[in-house]
Amino acid sequence: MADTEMAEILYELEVGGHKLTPLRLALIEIFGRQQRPLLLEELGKLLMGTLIRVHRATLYRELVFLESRKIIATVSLEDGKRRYEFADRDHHHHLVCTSCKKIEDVELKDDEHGLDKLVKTQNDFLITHHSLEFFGLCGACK
Amino acid sequence: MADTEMAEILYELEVGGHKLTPLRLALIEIFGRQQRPLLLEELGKLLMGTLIRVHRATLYRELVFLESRKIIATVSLEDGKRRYEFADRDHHHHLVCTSCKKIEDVELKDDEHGLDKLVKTQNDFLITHHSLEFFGLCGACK
DNA sequence: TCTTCAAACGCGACACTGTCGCGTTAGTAA
DNA sequence: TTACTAACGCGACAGTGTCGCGTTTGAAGA
Repeated sequence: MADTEMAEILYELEVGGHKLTPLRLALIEIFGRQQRPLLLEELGKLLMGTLIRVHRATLYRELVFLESRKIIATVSLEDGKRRYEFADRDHHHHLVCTSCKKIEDVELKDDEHGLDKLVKTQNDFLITHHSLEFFGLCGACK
Repeated sequence: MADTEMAEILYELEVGGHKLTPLRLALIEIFGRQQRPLLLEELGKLLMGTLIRVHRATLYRELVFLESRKIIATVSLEDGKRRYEFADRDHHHHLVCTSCKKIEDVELKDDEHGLDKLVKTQNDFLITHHSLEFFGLCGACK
């Protein structure tokens, strides 16, 4: 994450009357650095790397808060477990290795434009966004 | 679901030494009839329509069993809740209404062929399948 | 029809997850 | 330094999913 991006986020929080607490700063830093969706469990481990210890309820509340401010977004993959990732980024998709469970971000070639238009028109449906994940084997597991 | 399809499933179960219990038959019937992913909660309500009452653990075990036999598959949408749907069907995707939460199945136009090829090749990743969901507003909610 | 066997089941226990209310702490501005 | 309130810790709680174990029952054979 670029420093200016970080500064923007912090500025908006301050303007909104929100405190820059150690947990909040640490989470924004972690999400900015990790370019992949994180399980709550993984988040906990990364927090252990800092000196920050918080109650379960506090962490959940903070994630709900960060999501409400569009700083992070929730992602849902095939296993049904909720994951969180940094939100202020280009539209992208995920590659999930079915063997080692590693998740990478991936961008599509230009051809993606119009993906939403592929839907058969008989469905009287106004599409606003989509979610696309690819599953398979990563380089190490092939 | 076609009757022959149903007969095939039951035959394979018998050959595998598995019993055709009331719960199992009811679930296969329900999944065959409902052409959309079902929450555990919705499944419970549909079972109430039959005279079948089972313990929570039994239902979970049965779902795991049916999934292991590829009779049903789990689906995961944006809300992180696990859903189940009949598996023996053509490859398709979902339309999720963000307002009324209704979920429809949808097929793409021919252009879909090659979706897996859109992934930028620098990712040393062997793609086996993908999952694609569209979100927006259905006809009634627009 | 009766017997037999293992698949399937019910039940209770358990750990885990996510949320809530409430009293306390601490970041920020004055 | 003070005051305000966002954020926090804690305990309680309901919901979810799994496990072990003793019991029941579907299905095949006597």
